This record gives sequence, structure tokens and C-alpha cells, in this order.
Amino acid sequence: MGKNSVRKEQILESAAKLFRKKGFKATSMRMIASNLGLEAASLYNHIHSKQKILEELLLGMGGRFMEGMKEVEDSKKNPLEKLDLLIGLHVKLTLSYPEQISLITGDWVHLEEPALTQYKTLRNAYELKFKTIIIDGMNEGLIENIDIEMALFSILSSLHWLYSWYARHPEMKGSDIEREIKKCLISGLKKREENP
Amino acid sequence: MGKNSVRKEQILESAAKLFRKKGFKATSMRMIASNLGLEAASLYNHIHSKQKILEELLLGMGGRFMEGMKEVEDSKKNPLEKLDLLIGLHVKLTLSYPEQISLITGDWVHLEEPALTQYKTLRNAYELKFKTIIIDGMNEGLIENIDIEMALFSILSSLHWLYSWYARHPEMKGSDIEREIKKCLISGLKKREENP
DNA sequence: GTCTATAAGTCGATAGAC
DNA sequence: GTCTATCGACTTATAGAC
Repeated sequence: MGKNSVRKEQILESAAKLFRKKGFKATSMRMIASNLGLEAASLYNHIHSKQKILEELLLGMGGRFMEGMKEVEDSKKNPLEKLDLLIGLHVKLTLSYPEQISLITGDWVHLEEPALTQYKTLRNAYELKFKTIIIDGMNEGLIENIDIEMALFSILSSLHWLYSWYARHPEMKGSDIEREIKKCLISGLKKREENP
Repeated sequence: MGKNSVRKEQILESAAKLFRKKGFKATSMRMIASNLGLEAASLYNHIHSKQKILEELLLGMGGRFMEGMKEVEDSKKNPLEKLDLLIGLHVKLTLSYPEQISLITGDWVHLEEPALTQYKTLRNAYELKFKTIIIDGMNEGLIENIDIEMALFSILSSLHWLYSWYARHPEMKGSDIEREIKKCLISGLKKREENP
């Protein structure tokens, strides 16, 4: 980590922004270079191919999510509190890496083997850990008895699209975003009875 | 409606499936034709361009959502019941048009003017109607006091990604899907106190 | 209505001068 | 490390034979 040159970081950043706006296939090496005042050919002194840019961006995000998950697992809190921490993790990573996050929702399909399998394996492992926390919560009576796959999917799809919402509400603070999205995903929309 | 020839419907269907799997930009006219045992040039006897295929698919879905929304608005139920009906609408349209639905999450960005503005206008109008129902629910004390944009975004992102979940669980019945996703989005994951 | 042939452009990536 | 020039493959779309 951190041994990337300045130029390479600039290229990854330029690419991520364009991938987000246009998508991987609709973004050309010429566009990525043009944003940095370069010609397309110059990019190849710093990166091996367009494909490798996508791999670095996506596997980098995968690693960050797995690191965050490990911290949550080691926290020894109860499952509902762990769910709370996980939502915080997604919010934090979304605000820190908004462009890279957007690749998770769509452009990962353009990965080629073996990176594609590598990415899917990482994602499956993450989702399994997430699911385990939900199941623990049900067993302890903290979480409603809901179809587990549906609960997982429902949370993750909201969290994955948080970046597009944040792009339209840049004035909102991270802490406010975190509080409100937790209300939606954990407590639900329907009004709860006042406490007895 | 319904005045499309059989061939044209086949082309739209073939295109939708490929757009879903590969994305609009990564799908070529040759692939669309090949799935029907045709050469690419033959497609142009039935459709004007690749761009027009995307427009027909996306604006067609937009119309179906607006029709459904109108029925819900006219139903004279309370806001929480209307929310329930809207989730049912999304589930129904997802199961009926899984490929077309997938375009809503990503490939709409490849629409060109004036279709792009037309699509955005349709989507904004739909989201505004959706939001109005949530606000009514809050005013009537049926829905928790949550950031409205966040609540809207949270529900819609889960509903928009329902198709990808359904692709992995084709054995589940529509009625079961509807019941479980309503639990997630309306009641929330956190266990509620038993009724007094 | 489908075909072959092709126009006109863009793509990712490389070679080699400087 | 950046450039110009270029290759070969691929793209959407059209023209015209059948």
C-alpha cells in the first residue's frame, strides 16, 4: 500500500470519476488522459491496461470493506450494535471514496478472469459475514424474523446506492446521514408505539 | 401499444436481456442480431437505431410505473396503505419485466437528448408523487419522522435492485417476496415490542 | 425482409523519437 | 516520461443485390 506514484494515483482518480459518470465501457483511455492533460499513450508508462485500472479500484475497495468488517466482528458488541457499526462503515467509505463505491453497483461485471473470480469471492465472503450477524440477531431475539436473504439484500442495496444520494446532498454531514439511514434501515418507516 | 411487429418485439427482448447482462455500451448490434439468428444489418428494417431500442425500453417502463402510481393515488387509502400498494407495484413490474427494470439502475445514462430529458422528467414526477405519500404519512402520524429524501432513496434503491435478488431466488413466489420486502422496508429489522 | 459489402469512426495498445 | 504515428480490431449504420 502507498507505493503508487503520484501520477498513478492521478490516473486512478481520473478513471474512477469517469467510470462513475459514464461507466467503464463508455470511458476511453483518451478521456482518462485528457483530464490530466496527457495523451492516451502516456498512461501506459504508469498502468498496464484499462482492465488493470478497474481491478485496482475494485479490489482496493473490497479490501477496505473486509478490514472494516473484521473490526466489527472483533468488537464483541451485540448483533444489533454490530449492524449499527456496519452501516457506519458503509457511510464512512462512501464519503471517503464516492467514485470507487459506484463501481460496486455495476461496473464490476467488466472485470476479466482471474480478477472477476477474486472479486466475487471477496464479495461473497463479506456478504456471508454480514448475514451471520443478522442471523445471530434473530436468534437472540433482537431482530425481527424476516427472510434473511431479503433483509441482507435490502440493507446492502440501500447502502450501495448511498453514493448517488450523497452526490445530490453534499451539504449533509456524515453524522446526520448515518443517523437518518439507520432509522430507515433498522427501525423502519412505520411509527412505533410509545414506550410503556 | 401493441402495434409492434413480432420481429420488433423479439429484437427488444433480445436487446433487453443483453443490456441487463453486459450493459448498453458493451452490447453490440451484432450480438442482439445473433441471438435471433440474424445479421446486424437486418435489425435496421425493424428499428431505427441502437439508441431507439434503449429509449423504447426505458420510456415503456416509465409509462408502466406512472400508470401504477395513478391507480394508487386514486385508491383513497391512507398513506401507509398506499406505500404498501406501491411496493406491490414494484414487485409486480419487477417480476413481469426483469430485464427492462435493470436498465433503470444504470443504463439510462446512455440516453441521448431529447429522450434523456424526457426520461428524467418522468422519473422526477414519479419520485415526487412517491415522496408526497411519505410526507402525508408523517403528517398523519403513521410514519416515523425521518429525513424524507433519505426515506425515499432508501426504499427506491431496495426496490430497484429487487430484480437482481429475484434472479438468484426464482423459486420464491411473488406474494412471498412482497410480504418479506414490506417487512424490511416498512416495519424495519429491529424487533418491535409485543402489543399491550 | 435478409443478406453481403463497406463506409466512417472509435477503441485499446504498441513502437520509437525525443 | 511524454509525445506522434500507427496498427488491427471493433463499432453503428447505410447501400444495394436478391
